[in-house]
Amino acid sequence: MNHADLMALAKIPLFADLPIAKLDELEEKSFVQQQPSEAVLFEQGDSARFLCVILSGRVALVGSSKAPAEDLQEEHTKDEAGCAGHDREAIIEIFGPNEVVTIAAIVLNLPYLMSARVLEAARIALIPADIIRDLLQDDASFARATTVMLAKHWRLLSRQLKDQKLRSGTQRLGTYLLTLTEGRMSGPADIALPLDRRTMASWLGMSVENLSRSLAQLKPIGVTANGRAAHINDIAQVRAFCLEDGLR
Amino acid sequence: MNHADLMALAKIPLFADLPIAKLDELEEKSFVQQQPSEAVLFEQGDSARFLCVILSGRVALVGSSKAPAEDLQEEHTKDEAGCAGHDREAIIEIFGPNEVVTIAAIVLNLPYLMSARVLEAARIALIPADIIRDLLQDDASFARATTVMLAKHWRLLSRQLKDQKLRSGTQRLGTYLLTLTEGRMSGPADIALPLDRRTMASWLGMSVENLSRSLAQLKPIGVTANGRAAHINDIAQVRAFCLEDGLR
DNA sequence: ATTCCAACTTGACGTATGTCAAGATGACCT
DNA sequence: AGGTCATCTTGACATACGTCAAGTTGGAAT
Repeated sequence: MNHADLMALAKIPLFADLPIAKLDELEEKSFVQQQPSEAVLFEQGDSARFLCVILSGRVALVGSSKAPAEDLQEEHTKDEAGCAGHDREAIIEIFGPNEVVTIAAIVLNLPYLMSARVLEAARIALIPADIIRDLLQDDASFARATTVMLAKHWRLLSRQLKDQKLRSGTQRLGTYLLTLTEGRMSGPADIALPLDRRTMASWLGMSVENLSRSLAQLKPIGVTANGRAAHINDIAQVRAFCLEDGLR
Repeated sequence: MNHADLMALAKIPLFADLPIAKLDELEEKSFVQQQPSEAVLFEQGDSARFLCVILSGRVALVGSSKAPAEDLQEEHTKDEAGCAGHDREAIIEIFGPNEVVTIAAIVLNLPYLMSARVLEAARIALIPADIIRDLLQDDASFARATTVMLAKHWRLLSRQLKDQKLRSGTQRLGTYLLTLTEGRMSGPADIALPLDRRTMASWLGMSVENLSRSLAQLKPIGVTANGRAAHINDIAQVRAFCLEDGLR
């Protein structure tokens, strides 16, 4: 890993308090990959050999429901050119710059529970799992930072789980749009959607078609979307719809 | 907290490596509550003042969809005698003996994201949040144990989220029954259901009525249930139905 | 045992969502 | 420009699921 990348790493809270010696070890033993969109970083069941730190781009953790490809009929031969077929899949979490993937698998030394796919071309630092496990053992401040990070993720996931269990797809969509407005409580907003429809649908736990329909359903409360541009007339109105209880 | 309870605490991985001095501090500053079924330990939005360690019984983290009470109309006055009305609610996680609730809120020093309700009369040790935060700061081994615990919970939640996003209610029910068979892969099983229908339904993310119907749907593959007793004719058959993707 | 009540089940029906199929839109290529 | 292709949208239909209402069961109190 080159020095510029190391400096970027060192700015992430997880690594901020590391002593020089440890940083040197990171610089020596880690490396950086450039991955194009759609690349698969690892698959469900792989053993956790690296901590992935996203330097730029976006990566999703993806769980899929279909059986693995090997026991499908060979008749179709439709799998040319990576046309991955149409298994349903669910995006569990999305990671952006300065975030860390796979920490749980590395801490527990267990195989990955989910696959990781690149959503936007990404530069990713790969740090050998052993180094991370040593850090956890030797460096109290690193262990503390990891705890804080995992606690945040626990809250993210439990919030998502709650949404999934008791809100409608349309409400989840609205809530998602609200997260893209960076916390304003009222007034209009122009939103640049960072994901395409397929990805958004996986993230929200619905089909692409239903996502389109949900988008249409939000029109009456002042939400319009066109491709990757969306507009909200009055954030307060959307909040009232999404954060309230199961109407309609 | 009395000495016997402290000894029970000390057997939990989280506290196993604590030095005597810290244990003494725990004994002095913590206390134990006996809570009946249905008791509410804390509510969504409360600030996190104690770590709750379950000594016996069971506790659920519950998210509800209704807006918080303060902005409801006062007309109904239906809230007499704790008749909680019929808001839908979702159980996010269920904790049993030797498990710890609220660790994330305490680590982050943020208000609870969810309420906690007792499912089975429980003895609960309450440890002041300050002590836990001090331990995280001073005791590397405690920080490490916390990390391991949170990592496990991350995996539990992400698995649940995946189930919720891409499996049917009936499949989730089957999967739940399988977890109660303690990992056998085939053969028959008699199961004692630890939860009533309402709680099971919240846990599985469906209505009580649908739970009954899902149970009926499992009959053709050899699952029968009567009250809190269930029986599976052949575990392998249920696995085939629920785990189309082979994980778990 | 009889009564009563809460928990559970079942039925009927409407809404939400997935699926298949057919358009519409828009970007990119020649 | 025109064509080609992927993405997005819309429609039609089937299924999953929630809700209301009625019935059933089982256990506790009398």
